[in-house]
Amino acid sequence: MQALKDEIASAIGRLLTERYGQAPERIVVEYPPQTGMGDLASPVAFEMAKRLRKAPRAIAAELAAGLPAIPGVARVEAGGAGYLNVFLDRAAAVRALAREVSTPPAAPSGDKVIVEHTNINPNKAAHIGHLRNAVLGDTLARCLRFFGRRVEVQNYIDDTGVQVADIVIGFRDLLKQGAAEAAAFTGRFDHFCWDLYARVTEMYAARPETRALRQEVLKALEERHGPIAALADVITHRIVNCHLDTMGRIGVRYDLLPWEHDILAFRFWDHAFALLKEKRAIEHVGEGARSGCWVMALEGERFADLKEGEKIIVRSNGTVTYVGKDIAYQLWKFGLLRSDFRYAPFRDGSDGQRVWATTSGPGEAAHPQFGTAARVYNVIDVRQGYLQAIVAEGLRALGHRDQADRSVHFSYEMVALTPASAERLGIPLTDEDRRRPTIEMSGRRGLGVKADDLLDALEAGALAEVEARNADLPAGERGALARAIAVGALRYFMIKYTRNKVLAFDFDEALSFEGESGPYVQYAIVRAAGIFEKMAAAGGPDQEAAARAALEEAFDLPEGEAAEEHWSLVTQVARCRETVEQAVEALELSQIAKYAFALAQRFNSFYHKYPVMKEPDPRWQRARIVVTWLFLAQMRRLVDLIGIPVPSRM
RNA sequence: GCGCCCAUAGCUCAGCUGGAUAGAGCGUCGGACUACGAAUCCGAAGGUCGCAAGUUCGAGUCUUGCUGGGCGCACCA
Repeated sequence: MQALKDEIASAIGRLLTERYGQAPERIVVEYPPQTGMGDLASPVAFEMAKRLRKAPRAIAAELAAGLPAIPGVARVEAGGAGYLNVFLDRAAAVRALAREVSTPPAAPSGDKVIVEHTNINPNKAAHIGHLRNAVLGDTLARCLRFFGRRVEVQNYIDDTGVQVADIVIGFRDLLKQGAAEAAAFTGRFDHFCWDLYARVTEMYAARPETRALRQEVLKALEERHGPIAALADVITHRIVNCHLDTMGRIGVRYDLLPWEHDILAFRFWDHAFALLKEKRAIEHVGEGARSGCWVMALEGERFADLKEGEKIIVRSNGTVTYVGKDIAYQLWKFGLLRSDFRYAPFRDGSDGQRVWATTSGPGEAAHPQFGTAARVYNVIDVRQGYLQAIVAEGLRALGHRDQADRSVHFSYEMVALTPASAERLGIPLTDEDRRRPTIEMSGRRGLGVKADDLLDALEAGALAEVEARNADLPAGERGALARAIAVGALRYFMIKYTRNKVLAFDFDEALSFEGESGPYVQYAIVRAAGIFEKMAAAGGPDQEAAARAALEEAFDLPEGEAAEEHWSLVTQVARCRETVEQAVEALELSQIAKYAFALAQRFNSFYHKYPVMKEPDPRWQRARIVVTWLFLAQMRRLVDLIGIPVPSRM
């Protein structure tokens, strides 16, 4: 559809130039609000009216009469106060759409794109905020792959930070346990750590002197030796496996897990530090409060919130800040570090896909090539916007302006709890809290909704619905349906909101399977598929037959409301690719969700009004089979981009 | 103090590069199932798009100011 829009726009442009010697720089071609106004429309005559001192309606009429034939366009008319309305050749459009939908996505080629997402501290269970991150990142990766890009998904594991230090202290000082005990633990390890982490926070509050334990543990984590490091190793590996399990439940996959301790082990920072010094991007502070630090000077409005006008990259004790490590990591992602990790398989997923990890061990020689991307998306919440800007500025200071521009912070707002949801979790609220729009979650205090718990609740809810409708199915199959529906509900919920809006988590809304939800979209697909199942069982056409019919469809229906309703479903189906392109361009994946829902809505309405199997007139029946198949085939591709599975029945 | 984000129906939210009568879902009220499966469909009520100027043939959308709310501005990550 986009190609046709461009063609129409340039045809209008040529005609305007030819006739009046001028044309607007950009000619808008859009979708009219009503079906009677054509399939595409341009308000270009309004803009030309003032330039030419001529009535817009007259200009539109001249354009309509003067436009040459455009393949795919049946006719062009002037409409309204001066719109140019374009009517498509319906038979040609249906056949073109059938070809598009039958064509498998392009094989990956060209420059690599890295999508970094999830990045959960490996010290506790994932919560619903992490789900928003992972679903956004995973959906972006799926969309990029759909467009034939080479995509590498990375999940950065920060195993040398304060949060890991705290959980290590929990095991060692509160539980008096070491690596062996942590390894022997049975049960949901990440959920256990969720509570233990909160107990550590309580300990710090009750006995502030215990905070000093952190320094010793952090040092051991960086140096990676001794019982502390062994304990940390067990904890972080177990937690990362838990996170992969949780994300695996909703179909999220990774190619590579870069471990922060490997960034240290391979001295990425030393290389980056040398480069930064060489380019004079950072300077040593000789005196004052920051004496002994290395700082990066930052100017301009975007850093106006920086108090000192400079950011500390290396502390006076010689250790590197997070920003410094991230600059090194970003350089590696773009292949600018002239040094690489070693790699080893981390584990193989149930889908047969292998997850790799960096390693300081011997590694495996035969590994895929990692890093060296032309473009990088960092899926990180909006609160880190300023740190991300500093990292990009670091790349610029080193002369890598292009890479800085292609290092995209895919930012999104927080997931918080509505006061009602918080109270349901047993979080004590003050009257002031209750008046607030949202209550922030706190992993540190153990306040929040764990990802697994939400998924469990969704599966239980879905199972109850499945059992009410499909008592005949074996239990295993019912469970599989419930899981698919739960994933659909969750993934839809996580991308339906605009990314820069705080997601106020409400249990009833998240657990809803009706209205604007993933299951609604799934249900429409199941219904469409059901038609072909029933028809084929009765000796009628199956999906393959429908596909063949669509490729040669004449789409010649008697004029009237019914024909318009069939046609408008076709045009809606045709906007898929264009919608996904725009969504990726704007990093506004909610547009894909909204489109999928609107399309499902239109189909459900169509389904109710126009029976396929019972239709006696073969011309109408044929058209309905084709339209239903176009919807089904397109919708399958679309929900796959969002990671929503298609249940066999509902 | 400085910077970023948000404000649209009772509630939760859409509204694409400015374009024809501002749309969904939930909730409320009223209808449609011995079925291509009602997790659905049809209908009704419900909005001075936070306020005020400005740009424009045209503003929910762009500019400026204001009001209210959220977040950020560490030798934490």
